[in-house]
Amino acid sequence: MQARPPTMNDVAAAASVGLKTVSRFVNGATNINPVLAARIGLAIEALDYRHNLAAASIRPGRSSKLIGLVISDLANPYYSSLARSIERVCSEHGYLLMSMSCDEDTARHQLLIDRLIAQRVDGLIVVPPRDDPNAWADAARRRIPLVVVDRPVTAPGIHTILADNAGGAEAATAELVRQGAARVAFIGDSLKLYTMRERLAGYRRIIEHDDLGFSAGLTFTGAHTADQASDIVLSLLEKNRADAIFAANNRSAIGAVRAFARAGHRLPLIGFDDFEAAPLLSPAVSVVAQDVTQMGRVAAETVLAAAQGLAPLVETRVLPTRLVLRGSEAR
Amino acid sequence: MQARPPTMNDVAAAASVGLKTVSRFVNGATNINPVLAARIGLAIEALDYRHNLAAASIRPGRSSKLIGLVISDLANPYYSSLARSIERVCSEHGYLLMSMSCDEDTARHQLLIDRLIAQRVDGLIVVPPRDDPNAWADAARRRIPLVVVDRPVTAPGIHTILADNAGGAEAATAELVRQGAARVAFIGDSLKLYTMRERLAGYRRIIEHDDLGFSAGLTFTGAHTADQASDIVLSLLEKNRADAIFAANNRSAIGAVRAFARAGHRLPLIGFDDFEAAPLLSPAVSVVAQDVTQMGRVAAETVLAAAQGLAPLVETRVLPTRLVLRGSEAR
DNA sequence: CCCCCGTGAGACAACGTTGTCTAGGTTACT
DNA sequence: AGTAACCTAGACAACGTTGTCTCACGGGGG
Repeated sequence: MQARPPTMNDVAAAASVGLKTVSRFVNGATNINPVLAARIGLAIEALDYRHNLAAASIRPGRSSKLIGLVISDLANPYYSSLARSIERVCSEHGYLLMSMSCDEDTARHQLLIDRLIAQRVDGLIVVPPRDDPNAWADAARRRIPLVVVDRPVTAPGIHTILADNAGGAEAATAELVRQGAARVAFIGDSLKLYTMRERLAGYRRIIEHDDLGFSAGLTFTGAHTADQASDIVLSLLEKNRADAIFAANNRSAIGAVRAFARAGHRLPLIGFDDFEAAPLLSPAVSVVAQDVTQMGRVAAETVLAAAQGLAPLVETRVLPTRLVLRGSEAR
Repeated sequence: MQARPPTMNDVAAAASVGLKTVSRFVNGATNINPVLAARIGLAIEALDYRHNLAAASIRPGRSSKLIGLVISDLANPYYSSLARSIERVCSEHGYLLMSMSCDEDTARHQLLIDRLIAQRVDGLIVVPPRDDPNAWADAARRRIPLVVVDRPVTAPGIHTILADNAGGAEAATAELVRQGAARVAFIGDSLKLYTMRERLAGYRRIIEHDDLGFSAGLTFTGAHTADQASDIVLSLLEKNRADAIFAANNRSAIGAVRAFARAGHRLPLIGFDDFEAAPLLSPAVSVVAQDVTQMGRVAAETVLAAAQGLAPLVETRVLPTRLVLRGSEAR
């Protein structure tokens, strides 16, 4: 099957032509004698020669045209959309994207970054791991253009693309208040997550600004799964403690919907992050949506610009979120 | 930022050691003088030296430890789950996965395969494009282990991993009949798709076997979007033509659910391919589920075995599907 | 005491490609 | 017609690494 792949030398010999002329042909040089070019084309066809980009890229100053992406889980729709968007921009510029999942495992994260650098990618796009020891960022930055996405990193001077988590949470909370709610509950995951801290901050800003009296008793940050969120909402419904719910991630929103179904009655609800099922439920679930596609595009354009030696202006960029009202925000 | 990355030579000079000794150190050789090893380790640290795998892999017989994957769209949950599963197996074996999306575009598909071969991947896993001109398979096979997933290819002798589409459709249709349906409608996408042809064949097998009289009037294959499926189901409900629905992909199932909501009444329903929203709807939607994880695992193991020169036994392997009953199959 | 063998370090060539440079040929201008 | 300018083909070295081979050294046996 794989004796030894033919090399440029084989092609040159087969076409009775100099090695460098084959190189020029393969690289698309225009100034080649048509007769020789035809012979080379035929020889390439006959031998089924394939350009060896690995060999071509070892020359210093010559780029690999590869971009690395490290996310937590490719199977998560949020990250797969992000990866897809980045991939699209990369391929428009002739780059190939290598996407790796680290499962929020810091050691594996480091390993993947090292491996990508070893492959000599031209740039890196990274979602920092949850508990960020942050050393990788300094190390990586010295060698390769680096863009950080979705969550910031404490080390300064690194391109960062974020969504406006706080602003989205403000908009959602404000809408629930506008609909007449006075006791809006916050259901979310651990505050170890940057996004959760931001969303809680946005929520609190509205509650406190409107003098609704922020209450720790209405703030739940232990909802890691939809089931946990569901239990929390069920007990809220029983005790009649809240009159609206801001679900700070999509698992919490799904949990709230399940709790409504079990309890037989519902409360006004807005979630954070859109999910496939949201428009199918009744009432359709309103959410704060991130423009993942744009986030990917901005990240990719930033890293590509840096890889091509342009001085990119972006340092930290916060992308707006959008409040998508579908009905569940109403009483 | 990137003057010139340090090379093994730089490290050797800094550690006052031979170049080859550094190579041995980096490749984890055991028989190295501890004194020299310590000096080398320090020098690597000081210079922030990174192994250059691209340069290392140009030596013939030395593998790149890269696997290529070409799918239609990474943002599609089905394919991102597949990619994730393949990635997991690859990384267990020390391989890196490069996943590319071709958008069902034959030309782009060819381009991506060529590019991956040019990167000298050790193996290729491919979902053939919808309208498969099939030439790429022969070309690729000659150089690199190739495994085809989800849809078959006409060229013979290629490892192929498929789901039991026909069997799943049979099980779903039979269950609807068992629940008392006599006129089961088939809603699906174009028959240009291999999976659709298989699912239709399974459906017909049950209908004809049970002498329910297969009727072209109950078979709809133009539902490319959920909206189109919804319209079809709505008109079925109005005319009271069917008493159960087999939705042959998840967009059709979603369309059927929407149509039920609009019409105010429902029919027994089973879909094909699980989707996130299915268990959240009421009634929860029953589906024929594929084990995407296993499909990815088998594909990855096959290609890795071939890449390592083992003679893998698989030629064509059909993986079972599973009927997940959640309630929507009942009257 | 000498010789042989085992072990580890480094010199050297090779991998497949591209940058540089030179030779040779053609064209255009004087 | 002669010369200068231009252009293309190919020889050659270099890229960063690894495989092969040789050499030096140290220890053990004759």
